Order: sequence, then C-alpha cells, then structure tokens
Amino acid sequence: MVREMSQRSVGIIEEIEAEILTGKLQPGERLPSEEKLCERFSASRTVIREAIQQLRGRGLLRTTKGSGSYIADPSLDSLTTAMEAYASLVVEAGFMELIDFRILIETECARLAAVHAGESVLKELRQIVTTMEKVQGVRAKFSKADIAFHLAIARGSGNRIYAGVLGAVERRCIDYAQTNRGDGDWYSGVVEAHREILDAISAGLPDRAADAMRRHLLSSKRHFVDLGVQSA
Amino acid sequence: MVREMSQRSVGIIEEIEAEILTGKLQPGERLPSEEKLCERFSASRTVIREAIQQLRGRGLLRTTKGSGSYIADPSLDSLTTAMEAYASLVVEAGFMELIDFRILIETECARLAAVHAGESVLKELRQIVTTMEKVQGVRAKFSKADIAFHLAIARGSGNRIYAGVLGAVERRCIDYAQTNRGDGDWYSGVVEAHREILDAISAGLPDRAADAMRRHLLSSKRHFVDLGVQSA
DNA sequence: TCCTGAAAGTTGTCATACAGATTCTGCCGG
DNA sequence: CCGGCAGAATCTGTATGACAACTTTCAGGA
Repeated sequence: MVREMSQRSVGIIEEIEAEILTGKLQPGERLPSEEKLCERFSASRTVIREAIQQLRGRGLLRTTKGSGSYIADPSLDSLTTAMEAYASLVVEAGFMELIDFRILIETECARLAAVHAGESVLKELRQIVTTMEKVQGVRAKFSKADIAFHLAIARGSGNRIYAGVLGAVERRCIDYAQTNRGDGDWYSGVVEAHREILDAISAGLPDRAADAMRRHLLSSKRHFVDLGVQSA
Repeated sequence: MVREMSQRSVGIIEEIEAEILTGKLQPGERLPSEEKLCERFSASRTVIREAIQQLRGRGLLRTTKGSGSYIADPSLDSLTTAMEAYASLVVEAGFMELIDFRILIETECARLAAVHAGESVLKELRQIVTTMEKVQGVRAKFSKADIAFHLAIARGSGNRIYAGVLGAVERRCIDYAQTNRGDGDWYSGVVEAHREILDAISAGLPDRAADAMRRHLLSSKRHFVDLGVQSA
C-alpha cells in the first residue's frame, strides 16, 4: 500500500511559491541565499535545496552557480514544461483528447496568423515549405520541418499562450503521426496541405486559412484512428 | 552577467525523462532505488536526489518514504499547477491573450457539452444557475458559482484537457472581471447569459450553445477593455 | 579613471550518519 | 499447508561538515 507522507520541504515550497505568485517576489529578483533560507525556515540546507530543486522543476526558479536563484521570467517555460510532462504521460487513453485540443488551437492560430502574421513569419513559412519538399522521405528532417511550420504559425498568431501550449504538444503529436507510416505519396499530400495553408495565410484570408488547417489536422487524426489508436 | 552552466543532474534528468516518455518506464512502475541510480550514473546520492526532486516538480514522479519513487499517473495536476503559475505570472501584459485563450476553449466546451453532457452535469448546471440567482450582489459567492458553472461545462465536454486547462485560468479571469464592478443589474445580465447557455446545452444545440457562450465571454472581455486593461 | 587581483559570498557535489517508513523474510502456531 | 507476526533488510528523508567552482564585490595600484 502506498500512502501520503509529510515532507519538510512542501511547506517551504508552498510559502515561496505563494510569494512568487502574489508578486511579493518579482521576476528577475534574487531569492535569498540558501544559508539565509535555512535560518528563516529553521531547516537544513538539504531541505532548502530540495525545495529549490522542485521549484526549478516547475519553472518558477532558475539558478546560477556562484550567484544565486532567481525568480523566473514570466516566460512560457513553466507552462511548456508542464504541458510537455502531461503530454508525455498521456499514453493511449487520452491521446484523442490531446489531438482534439491541438486541432482547436491550431485552427484558431491559422485564422489569427492570416491577419497578424508579419513578413518575417511569412518568409519563414515559405522557406519551411520549400525545405519540406526537398526532404520528402527523410522522416526525421521532414518531421522537424513539419513542427517548425506549425510553431511558426502559432507565433504568427500574436498570442504567446498558443505558441507556448503548442510547443509542448506538437512534437509528440507529430512523432506519433509519422511513426507507423512511410507511404510515398503521403509526403506529397502533406506538403500540398501545408502549401494550401501558407497560401491562405499569405493572402490574408482567415476563414480559408482556418479551414485549410482544420482539414489538414482532421486528416491526420483520421490516420490515428485507422492505425488503431483506440481510447481505453 | 549570468551564463549557462553544466549540471551533473541535467543529464540524469534527461535520461530518466526519456525513459518515461518512450514508455520504457510505465506509469506506476517503480524507479530503481537512489543507491542503484548512484551506481548506474556514477554520481553521488545528492545529485541523484536533485534529479528526482526536479522530476517531482514537473509532476513526472511521486515519491513515498521508505518505498521508492514511482512514475506518476497521467493526472492533470501537474498541468493545472503549472498553468496556474503561469496565469499568475502573466500580469497586465499578456492578459488579453489569456482571455482569448479562455474564450476559444470555453466556446468549444459549450459546443461539445451540448452533445456529450450527461444528465448529472445538466442537473449540476441547473442547480448552479439557481444558486446564482439567489446570491446576486454577494460577490464572493456569486464568483464561486460562476466558476463552478464554467468548470462543469468543461467537464461535460468529455475532454479532460479542457477541464484541466480551464481549472487553472478560470479563477484568475473571473476574479479580474469582478474586481472593479458592483453594478446592480450587471448580476442579472450575467445570470441571464448563463441561463441562455444552459438552455442551449440542455436542448442539445451545439452551435447555439457555442454562440451563447461566446457572446457571454466577449461581453466580459469588453468590460476589461472598458476598465482600461491595456496590453503593453 | 580604469584595471587587476584578492576576498567574500554563493551554489554544486561528495561522504557519512541516522531517523522514520515500508517491504521482505522466515519462524511459529494452527 | 496456510496465515500471521516479529524482526531484518531496504529505502527515502534529514542533518552535518567539507571542499570545489563560479560570481560578485571591493580595495589598491598603475
């Protein structure tokens, strides 16, 4: 039997976490040194360090040797790592839910990108599609370009949360999609779909971009189903 | 100047993480004891423990004193806590992005709930709306019911990711919405909107439910803007 | 003023020890 | 043969002390 347990560090973690979340400790600010935290919490350095390690794992702190621990910037790192952790743990059971989640967000990203994407993003997208054509058949490179394409669109949406969330789930979804497939003209179909999305965004047509993205992702999802990925 | 640094534990973290996500280590399975990990990685127990702490912080492991560390279940806890942390760190700057994110997801949840929600969820929703009518004017209770309403719909969508993600951002969004407002008939307007959503879901009309939810949330968003919440 | 280098401060790692909890093992009684 | 119970073995949690490696600070000299 496995039961709950008390831990000296959890109280410390909660307290520091609260100070960060309430803004008492601002991003970029330095945490007191381990020694001083020892005094404050009347705990050994061991316990203090373990608390810090866990907070680092959550992305709330970053530490520099010889200098100290600092409150992390309000970057999407913590969100991304957690989302990644969750995505990696979701095996068969909730995988469809993850895919639906991705479809919802990416469709919206495509729609927004058609309006907000700047020239630099468009240029990047064109280059990626060109790359994809060249590396057809080379699974690793193709996959990498595929991910880059979708993330670039997410960045082009102008909403950093979409970009952060997608960064976490994208790799896993695409790896899954390509694991069991090597068909010759599957590659050309995907390239075609991407070009369609690119054209719509480039032309500034939100609905068409969203529709193209949606069809592309639904087609991917259909492949999962065909491959027998069933929910438990 | 703050620079990068090598850490003995990062390699260990990556290796264990890889074993988890490739499925070599399954959820529920026990990690080798710290002593054995020391041998395997030729590192001191200190380093091994720090790696474990960070993985615990990410929600990938749970540990029981006297027993060992186990691969975590694919629970949404880690996702929720991290999302919460991020939502709290996002202050003024990215708040609109958070709201848009919420609107996107909740609209979809309403649509799905109209199809998937079971009788228990419907019953809960009806009860919450009744409660909301009673506690009009009492900010704390009204806010609590408000959150409960939206979360119940998220659960009714049948997608656990939506529910997990929303659980993290909901409280913060709603608190923000009600902080600077106490108008008399604002309450009745909100109740009205919720009833509209409920009716659509109850009637099994996805598009109408989505539309009602969207209008409700857009109206909320408009209030933020009116209140002068500007993005940096 | 600017540069250098020593000193102080801070985190990273190691080794050891023991407390507290769990799990395994083997003996004993039925 | 089986079940239960006590003790041993195993394992994590915590404390302490020490030293290495890195950063920051600051005083003193060119």
